Amino acid sequence: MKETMRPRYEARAKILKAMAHPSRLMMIEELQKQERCVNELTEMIGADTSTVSKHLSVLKNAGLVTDEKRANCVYYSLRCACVMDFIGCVEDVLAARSADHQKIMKSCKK
Amino acid sequence: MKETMRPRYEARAKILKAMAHPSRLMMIEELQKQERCVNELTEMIGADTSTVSKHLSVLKNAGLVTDEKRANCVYYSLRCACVMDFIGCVEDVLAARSADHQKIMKSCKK
DNA sequence: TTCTTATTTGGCCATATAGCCAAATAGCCA
DNA sequence: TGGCTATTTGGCTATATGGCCAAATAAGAA
Repeated sequence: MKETMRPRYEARAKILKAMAHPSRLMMIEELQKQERCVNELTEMIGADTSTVSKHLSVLKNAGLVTDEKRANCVYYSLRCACVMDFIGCVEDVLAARSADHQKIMKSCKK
Repeated sequence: MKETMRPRYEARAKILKAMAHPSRLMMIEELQKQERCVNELTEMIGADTSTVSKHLSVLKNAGLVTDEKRANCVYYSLRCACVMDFIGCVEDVLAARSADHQKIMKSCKK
């Protein structure tokens, strides 16, 4: 691999990796609608608070969310709305894939 | 988490996870330009053939690439071009992040 | 058939991840 | 201050991942 490009691919991979978890995807989608504190997200996800907290720190570490302490809660919010474009892209891939499947299924029936 | 949505988030996560590796991102980008056999990709990546083969099977498993045996080589190609939209999205995030950084740097100088 | 090249698979090891529980920390409020 | 709530951190275990080497497989070429 061209070594000059390596850091760039690593940076991209880091972002993708941070998103590559069902719970984190769910949180991202929720945070796109509105900011939320750890507690609220924990209820939503249905896992241990510490687990959710760690997921959030993964997202924060990747620069996808920011946090702000207010009152006695820590509110997380999406750092840039463009993250949501991903979801659309993923859905396109899923749609393309299932279209392929259907094509295959149809050709089997013949 | 709403249990009806869980499979959907899992499907999305699977796609993202498959892409979340520097070598695999590089291969995707290359395959978008043209199909390539394992050998060619191996040279490009600079890892063991078996490693590259396993990366390819990850991508195949996620439905991102297809393979076709011709002559004595296995040619891989991108299954749907929309995968490349991702890269654009990731770059947007990276750009937004670095814009934030610069803002912070500027505000520090004042 | 035997050699050769291309690819995949299995084995092994080191490292990373996800999850839970328990403990530490931070800040509000009485 | 002391108690309460929210959150993070540390410790632990189970599992997954990435990498290499070596061996198995597949298919063309001699």
